[in-house]
Amino acid sequence: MATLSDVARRAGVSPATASRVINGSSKPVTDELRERVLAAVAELQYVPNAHAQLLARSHRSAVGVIVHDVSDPYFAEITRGLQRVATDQGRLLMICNSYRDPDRELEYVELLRGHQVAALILAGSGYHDEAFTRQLNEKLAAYEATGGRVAVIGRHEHSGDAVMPDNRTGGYLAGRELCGLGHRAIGVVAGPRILTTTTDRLAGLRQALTEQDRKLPERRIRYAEFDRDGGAEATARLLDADPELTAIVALNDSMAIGALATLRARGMAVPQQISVLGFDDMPIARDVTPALTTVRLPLVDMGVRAMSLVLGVEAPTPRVEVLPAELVRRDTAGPVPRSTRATAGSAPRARRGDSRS
Amino acid sequence: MATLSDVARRAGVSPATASRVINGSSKPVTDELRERVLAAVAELQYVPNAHAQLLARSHRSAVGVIVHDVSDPYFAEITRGLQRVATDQGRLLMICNSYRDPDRELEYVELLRGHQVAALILAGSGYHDEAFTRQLNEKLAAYEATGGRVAVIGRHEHSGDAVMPDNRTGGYLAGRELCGLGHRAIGVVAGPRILTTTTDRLAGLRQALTEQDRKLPERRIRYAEFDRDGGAEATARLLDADPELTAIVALNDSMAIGALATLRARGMAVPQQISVLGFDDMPIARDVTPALTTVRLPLVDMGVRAMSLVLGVEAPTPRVEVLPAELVRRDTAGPVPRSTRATAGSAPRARRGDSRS
DNA sequence: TCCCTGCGGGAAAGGGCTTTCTCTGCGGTA
DNA sequence: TACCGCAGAGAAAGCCCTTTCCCGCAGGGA
Repeated sequence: MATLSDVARRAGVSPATASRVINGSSKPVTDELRERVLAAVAELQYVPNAHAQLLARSHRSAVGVIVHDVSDPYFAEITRGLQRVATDQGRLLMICNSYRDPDRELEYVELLRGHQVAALILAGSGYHDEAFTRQLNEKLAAYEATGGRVAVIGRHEHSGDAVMPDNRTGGYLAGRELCGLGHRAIGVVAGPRILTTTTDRLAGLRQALTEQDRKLPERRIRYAEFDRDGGAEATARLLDADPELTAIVALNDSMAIGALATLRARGMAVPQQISVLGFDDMPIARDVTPALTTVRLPLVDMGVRAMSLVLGVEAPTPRVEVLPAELVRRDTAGPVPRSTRATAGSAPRARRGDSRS
Repeated sequence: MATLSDVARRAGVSPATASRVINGSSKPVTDELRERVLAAVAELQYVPNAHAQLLARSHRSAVGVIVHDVSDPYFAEITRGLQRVATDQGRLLMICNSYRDPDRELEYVELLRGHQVAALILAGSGYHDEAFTRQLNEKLAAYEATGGRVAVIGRHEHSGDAVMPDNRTGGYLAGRELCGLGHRAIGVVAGPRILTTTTDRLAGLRQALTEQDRKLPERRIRYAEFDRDGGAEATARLLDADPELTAIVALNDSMAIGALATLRARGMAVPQQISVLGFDDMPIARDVTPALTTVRLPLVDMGVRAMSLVLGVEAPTPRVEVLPAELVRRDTAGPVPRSTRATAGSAPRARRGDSRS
């Protein structure tokens, strides 16, 4: 690889001058030398060594992002928001997938610190795990102590800036909707119970049911991986245990799609025989058939906010931005079937297209 | 940030010794000193500066990857394959999204070169663009001249190692399937015509039709963005121009999903009134309703192969691995409707579940 | 004529780490 | 006792840039 001195030598100037030309330094350089340097750069196909640059310049500009999995639409949307702001400010993003492995998450914090990122954003659910939370907080604190900025998205563990989707209210909206439609036998297809996202959403759901004097017994909840296959499998287990179910709440859209697959395989009509509710409103939700009724989270916006927090002025006290959840009515949730209906359900409503509450 | 000298000072040793302990060097260090260093590291929360390390070590280990968009399932799957091999070999991946912008692609080649990556993988379609191709090849050649390894996935422009999905045969299989089902009025929802992927798939399709004495006139092709919305919009245009169509081939699954959305909105039954074929077989294809008949590409495997090529031994002559496409029959393609059938279609076949040709 | 100023350029000091080279002190052999 | 060899530690030379500091020179004002 050609180095800066190679360029300088070839152009017959000092490395200092070459550097100034290449970086468009404010220090003036005569046109003649400038030409010579530029020519040498082109001839040698010179590309500056990024590591040497980052070492020499003291100011750090890249931003580190840790998500569970970028290819999961939930994180893809958030990342889109992060990226948008970062690009606007000319920041490079380093994105790491933890694949929901807490240890890997800790490793990535170190890795990104080592790469001298100016800020760190952790997106995704937190864990109910004291030891892990403490460890993570220690690492984040150490990073912040050296001037690093940190923001979390959708997790409780960090005491600093945070962007929180209102998971609890989202769960509540889902529960209220199903109650309104007359459902009593409601099953839940949940993500891993160690995730705070799971428990937050469940808590809201439970609250809605309680307000209507209904219960959400533990036997009507199945925990599985937060993805399509987890949803399919949990739905099967749920149905086997309790064939009377008239509604299923999936705690994210991927699981809901898995649930729909299982129901289709078993020949159960949605929403005539059984209703399904998702969570997140990822893009594909409107394209499955029937289109998925779900709780929308402003994913892109969550990314935008988090990046803005972290690149903006530092606040004396931690800021927590709670972003609202919103019910999107599509075609998978309908009134409880007549045969099992206990009380009169609500009037059937028009389908097709989205309507939000 | 604590530095190595801070650690050394605190432990009362030289930086050299501290470095040896931290990196597990082969040079022996007494246990006592080792302990002291480790203690200092823990107390100071020391993390080595990655840039300084990479500068000091001459050997490069990271691998650069340029894709159109990781959050697109096509690339997400390929990336999964890349990642798998890279992780096995303890390599860090730097993933960059070009968002199908050739200029950004060129910039990323430089960026990654600057970051001293050991190898470079370009995935995604190539462009019908002489000037761009030449520029890219120059940059890649310059990189290879300094010992960098390069592999491309699904693109023709590079003369070195390549992994190629058999797009042409895939197109051919799609065409043959539809001909076999009796279709004559076939429309195509295509990606941008500047992409070689588009033209390769079209070429195979055209060949299949020609063999059956059928034509694929340009007026039955609509070019649009290679995504869901592009597919929806192109389908609408296609239908407006030619309401007699009995089948639509979408040149990737995202577009096919858009096509299904448009057809649903217009109340056209799939596959009774009109058949739809996709391409790629991304994971969601089996979960839409009706489940998508499509041409499968071994996406994960493509990633695995490419990474293996680039991390394995260098070959004297360029290797090109062509990976086969395969038709996956699901529920969106059926016999041509009776009313428009010219000749007897094939017998209806069982649906549900996948069957491959 | 002398001094000051300002411009254009180079020398050199880092930036934080790895690694080779060198040095010291010890045990073992002749 | 003298010498050799080696283990273990430190000194120092890079790795490739950026940036400060300094220097020489030309022009302008006193």
